[in-house]
Amino acid sequence: MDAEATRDKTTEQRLVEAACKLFSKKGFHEATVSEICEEADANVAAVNYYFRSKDNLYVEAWRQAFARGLTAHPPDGGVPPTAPAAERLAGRIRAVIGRICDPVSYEFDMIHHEQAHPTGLLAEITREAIEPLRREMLAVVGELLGPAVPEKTVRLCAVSIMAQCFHMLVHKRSRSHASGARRPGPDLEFDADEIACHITQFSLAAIRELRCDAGDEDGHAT
Amino acid sequence: MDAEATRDKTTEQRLVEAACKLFSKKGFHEATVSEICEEADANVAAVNYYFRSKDNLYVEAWRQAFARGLTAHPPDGGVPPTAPAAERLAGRIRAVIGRICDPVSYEFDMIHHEQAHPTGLLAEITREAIEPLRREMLAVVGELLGPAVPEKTVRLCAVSIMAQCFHMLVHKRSRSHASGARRPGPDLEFDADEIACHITQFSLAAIRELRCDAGDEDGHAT
DNA sequence: GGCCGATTCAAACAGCCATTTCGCCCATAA
DNA sequence: TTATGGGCGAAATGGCTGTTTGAATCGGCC
Repeated sequence: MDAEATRDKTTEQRLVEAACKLFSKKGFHEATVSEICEEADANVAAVNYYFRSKDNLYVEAWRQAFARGLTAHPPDGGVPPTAPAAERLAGRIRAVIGRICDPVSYEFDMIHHEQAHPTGLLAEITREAIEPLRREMLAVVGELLGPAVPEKTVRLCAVSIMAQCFHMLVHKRSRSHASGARRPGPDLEFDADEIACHITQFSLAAIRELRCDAGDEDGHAT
Repeated sequence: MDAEATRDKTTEQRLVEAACKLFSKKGFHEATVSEICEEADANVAAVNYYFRSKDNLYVEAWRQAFARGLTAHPPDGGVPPTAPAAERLAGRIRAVIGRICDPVSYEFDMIHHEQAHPTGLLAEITREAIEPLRREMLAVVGELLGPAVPEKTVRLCAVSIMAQCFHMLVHKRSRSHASGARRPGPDLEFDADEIACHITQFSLAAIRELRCDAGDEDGHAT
């Protein structure tokens, strides 16, 4: 597996790639420097030589993983800004799901670990990186809901959509964790397109109805 | 904080409670035996005396936390089985959100850590414990969608609903992690009822539309 | 009191971790 | 050729971990 990695890449780059792979799989504390260096065919001291600490390697790994994922999966999903809002939402959902389900896309797995167990090292940098994406998502959802719907509802709907996307991280991890133990079974054969399609349909359906129900909120039992 | 804990409870019980608190906050590996024993006003050797290892304490802590949460927040939300399916779904969502947002409800936080970073220690036990809840949720969603909708759609919708609920774990953690750093701000003042209400409205709206769209799936841009 | 089993304790143990040290290798330049 | 300096590596360091040990302490019972 390191045959191609050892080819022509520099040790520093191999370290970052190995760090991405192991940090995304095990999280910051569980991924050891020894493992990373072994994966990168480098000495244990290499991490502290190129980066001054494990912390810095962590931040650098996320930075590169995020940048690479952003170019591999453009956040608008390839849908032009002139397209109808529904299609733009579909594109964004497809982009996020694509990044999450991409096996060589490590940034979301690292965020997943960070969400459950924050180290604080990525707090600032992730907020800055994700903020524009969040704003764009809010804009699309707001456009779909119309001006009559309060801003808080827009935020809640956007959270509902992102929550469905992020949940794929759990599925992805439980799948890879149980791989080999048994055949995947007939009840979990989801692929990225199918998931993105469902989330889009589900969310658009909900938004269409909430659009009419603006100001009317007795749809629940209380 | 240990004044009430030291009152009359046995050391074994204090250990389990301290373990719940710290395991749910830091996860299995980061919560150290020393911390737990200090929190429980017990000696370091107490864990290995009462439980034979940290692993067993972990399992026992989750077991008790789950059982207590289940009685504090009945999974049907107090809605009788004779009520309409929409109200039963609302009750189940309210129950899950209530358990997640309850500050002394540790079981979901522990699962959250397990999802991002599985130790394998809770794999079997959680699946057994959650399976009936999952089946009941599938039944309610299936009833709402009607018999014409394929089973895979039912599962996807149920996942969409649970994903929204589970996402509150992220909010809860980021809130508690940043508490004291700054005032919560005007944009994140969600409470459990409001969240549960939104998820219910959002999901019921989506289900109502998907019910009609059975067999028709060109609602997305491709 | 005197014994005894259950509990608690301080200390030590072995193992793993990130980090550092210091010397080796080796391409390059003089 | 020798000198240089960046990259590299084996081994050591100090700190933290879960676990064990063996003695001290406690409460109940003859």
